[in-house]
Amino acid sequence: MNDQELLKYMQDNNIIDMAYVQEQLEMKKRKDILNKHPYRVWLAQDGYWKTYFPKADGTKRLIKKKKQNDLEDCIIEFYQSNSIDCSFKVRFEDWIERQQKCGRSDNTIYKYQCDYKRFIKGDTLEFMKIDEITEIELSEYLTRLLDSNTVVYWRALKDLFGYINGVFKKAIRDRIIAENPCDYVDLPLFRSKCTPDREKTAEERTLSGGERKALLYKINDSSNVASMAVELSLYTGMRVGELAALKWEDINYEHRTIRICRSEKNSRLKKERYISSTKNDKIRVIPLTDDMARVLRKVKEFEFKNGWLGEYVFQDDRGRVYASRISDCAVNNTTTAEFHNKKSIHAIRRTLNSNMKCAGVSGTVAASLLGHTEKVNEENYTYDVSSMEEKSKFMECAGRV
DNA sequence: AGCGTGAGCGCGTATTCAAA
DNA sequence: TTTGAATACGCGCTCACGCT
Repeated sequence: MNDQELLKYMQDNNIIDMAYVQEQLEMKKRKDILNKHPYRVWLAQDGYWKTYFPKADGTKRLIKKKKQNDLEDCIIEFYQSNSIDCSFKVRFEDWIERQQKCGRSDNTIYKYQCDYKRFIKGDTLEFMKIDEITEIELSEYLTRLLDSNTVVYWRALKDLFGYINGVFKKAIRDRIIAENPCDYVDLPLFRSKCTPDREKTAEERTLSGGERKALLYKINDSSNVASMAVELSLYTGMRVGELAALKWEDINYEHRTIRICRSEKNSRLKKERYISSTKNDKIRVIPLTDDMARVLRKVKEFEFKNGWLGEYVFQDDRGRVYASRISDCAVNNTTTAEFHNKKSIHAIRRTLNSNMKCAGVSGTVAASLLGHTEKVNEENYTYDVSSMEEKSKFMECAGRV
């Protein structure tokens, strides 16, 4: 017979007084809490009983009471109310911590924090107890958010709701609540209240033939390593992070190939750049065309002349050229009147793919050269880049058949 | 020009749903 | 039950922009 069974037996047979047992248990619990309290309890010169309470920021706060018992009550109260903080804010932080332990990257954690700051911070939801938040409170919160001046795209709202859902799911796992109020919120109902999406046109997202030519002219004019990286992007359609991480050993002159297997990452939490795998962890090999070889030769000669040659393809007096510099270089060279709008490295990537598709290259081949799935290639990278002359030719042909 | 930071959205994977 | 398309999901990369 174990302790509990013994207790029940004694209780059932009126051998012991349950009220007394309860009291003893309370006393024991109280003693345990007081024992765990890390600070000394003392009677000070001024006649007050004193101790410290730990604060969230690591410092301590002095507490004093006339009577020792009152101070002890205070300590008990402090730990009982602080044992599980059920405010939405703390539950959210707890969820973030769990996500981090699960292996979410620094930048994802950073995004959680950003989105919290943008959409939740300052709202009454923050300090509501999680077990008091029902679908009604959640809906009211969403209404407040969407009625405020904050820009909230439907996409961002869905992301945010995903996090909130995660917070409640974890609270259920932690046995703090039994039901998930998110299950009863009709999110699509809020779509109409979101900031309307702004459609971007093909002209904005890609470079026309004229723009491409103008860019090439400009970057050939300025002799710096970053602009050479931009030129290479025009031929390879590489991601900016991949350009910044490219090493000379990745270029195979014998087989005329470039092996793209690295990418620059930038940890927002640690505030550091590092080289790691490509975006989707896949290695791809693309052909080394004459244009690419020419740029690479130019880079090598230029760096050699200046004594900058190193393991990375794009290096100068400060070492490896960061992705942000390459990215800026593309933007800064597309600000003049010849350009419909500023163009990014990714716009160049889209252009290369669209050009390939327009020239009749199959989606499978284009996707493999750009390093993503066919679906993504079709949805995000295929624009109508044909000129009016070409269109006219197509229509003429079709009209005659 | 170069860097830091807020935010948009690319992109792979999981889930749902309908048709066979 | 299988298959394949559509949709949901959410991580994390790149863009936009402001500051120095």
